[in-house]
Amino acid sequence: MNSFTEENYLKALFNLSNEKGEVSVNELSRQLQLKMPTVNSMMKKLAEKKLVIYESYKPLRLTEKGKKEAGIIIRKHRLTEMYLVEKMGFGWEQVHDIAEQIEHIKAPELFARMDTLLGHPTVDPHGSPIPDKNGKIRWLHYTKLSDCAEGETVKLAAVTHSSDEFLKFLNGRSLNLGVKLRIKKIESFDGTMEVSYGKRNAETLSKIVCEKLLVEKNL
Amino acid sequence: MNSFTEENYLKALFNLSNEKGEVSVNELSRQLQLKMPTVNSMMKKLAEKKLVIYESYKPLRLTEKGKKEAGIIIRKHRLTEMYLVEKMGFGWEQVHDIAEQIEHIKAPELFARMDTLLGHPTVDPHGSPIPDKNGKIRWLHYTKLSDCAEGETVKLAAVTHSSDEFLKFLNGRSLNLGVKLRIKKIESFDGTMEVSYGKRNAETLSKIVCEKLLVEKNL
DNA sequence: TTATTTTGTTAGATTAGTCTAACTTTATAT
DNA sequence: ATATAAAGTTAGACTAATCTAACAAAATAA
Ligand SMILES: [Mn+2]
Ligand SMILES: [Mn+2]
Ligand SMILES: [Mn+2]
Ligand SMILES: [Mn+2]
Repeated sequence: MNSFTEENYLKALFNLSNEKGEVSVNELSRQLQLKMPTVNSMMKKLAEKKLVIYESYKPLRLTEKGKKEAGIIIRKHRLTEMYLVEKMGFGWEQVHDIAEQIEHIKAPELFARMDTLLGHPTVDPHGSPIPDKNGKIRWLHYTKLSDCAEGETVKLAAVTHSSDEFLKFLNGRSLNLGVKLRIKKIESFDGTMEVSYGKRNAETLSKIVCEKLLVEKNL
Repeated sequence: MNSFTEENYLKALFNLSNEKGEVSVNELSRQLQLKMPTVNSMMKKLAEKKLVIYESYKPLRLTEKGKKEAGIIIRKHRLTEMYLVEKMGFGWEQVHDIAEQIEHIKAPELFARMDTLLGHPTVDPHGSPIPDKNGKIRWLHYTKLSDCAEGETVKLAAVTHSSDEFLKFLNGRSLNLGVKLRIKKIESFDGTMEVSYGKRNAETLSKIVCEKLLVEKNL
């Protein structure tokens, strides 16, 4: 059984690998807010446990076993977030920190029940895919809003950052998942977009925001 | 903030104090399955934190602060058990071990929501009282079934042990909380009771079992 | 009341997880 | 190509939580 601490390393490594491909000790230590030597020695330990492939001065990689275990933790995290939102009435901006703790609970039946009660959801409240029972993720084919063109109509499918402030910002302008956005105008010099959706006719979104919104195209 | 470990000490000390009055290092170490020196040094640490009153060779006592914090952990434990049974469909024999972990989650909103969704329950699925938000327990005036007399009719109100096996034993004979029991006969030499309830006309319960069942008298 | 057993304490070791300081390797800039 | 900077590693220290061994105090039995 892995410790709470080890699980957080696995999860961070899994997420970074998927975002950036190669993961360095440096990046991982930044992500986890730990010093490099701390991460270095944990990597050796996880390598002993056959969860990580560690070679001096080389990028870090998860083994298949490591990917599976990380996937299962992320599954627990995302099922929990979904459960908190759908069954307990929390807002999508409130659930990440709670899930961060509950993901470490050792009780497969608990997560199996969440899954059943939710009807086997495939995405969490932020639009991220929920890995299956073997930790395998089914990747989704979304596009950053910032990569779309003027005139396109797209559906908001996911957010890539789930900080409280960002999600509250989206709440404030009714930018919920599923909303259909029409891109009215893109300012070429700074990438700011003017979009219309629902009852809102002309919301302006900075490039920073648009880069964090993932949308579905061919509607 | 107290650690997971410290919380388990506080809870165990609280429970033992309520059962037995005085608590020795020895008892506490047995309860927690730790060696005496381990408990001894943790008691000194908790005394530093003003949670425990520790004097060499004297019985252990919780301070008011210690009682409050212990009460709040027990509240989280029992609310969780109730939530798992009432809202997630678990059996009363399945929830203790899960609650043992979830009680340490630092997220007051989570437990506040459980409380609301459950309609502010006052007892857990085993009939134990749920402490209020300040950790105060409202004690209930129950009697052990083994202390009742032949001919009495009583209502099963709580169980004092919540091991999986014991609760499955009760499930097996439909001995659920709320059931009205009529005591038909008590064997004077071994305290075995013959009781009738529901559709069952003559169940025999050993003294060991009867001592673990708490009942309400004046119906 | 003395001897024995039980309980409690102290001292010192161990493991997990973290840190800082010093050093080495690799990458980047001149 | 060399110098400098950044990233990675090693060594050693620290804290929390546990243990064992040895000793001390209190309780119990003879
Ligand atoms: Mn999350
Ligand atoms: Mn976590
Ligand atoms: Mn319980
Ligand atoms: Mn616990």
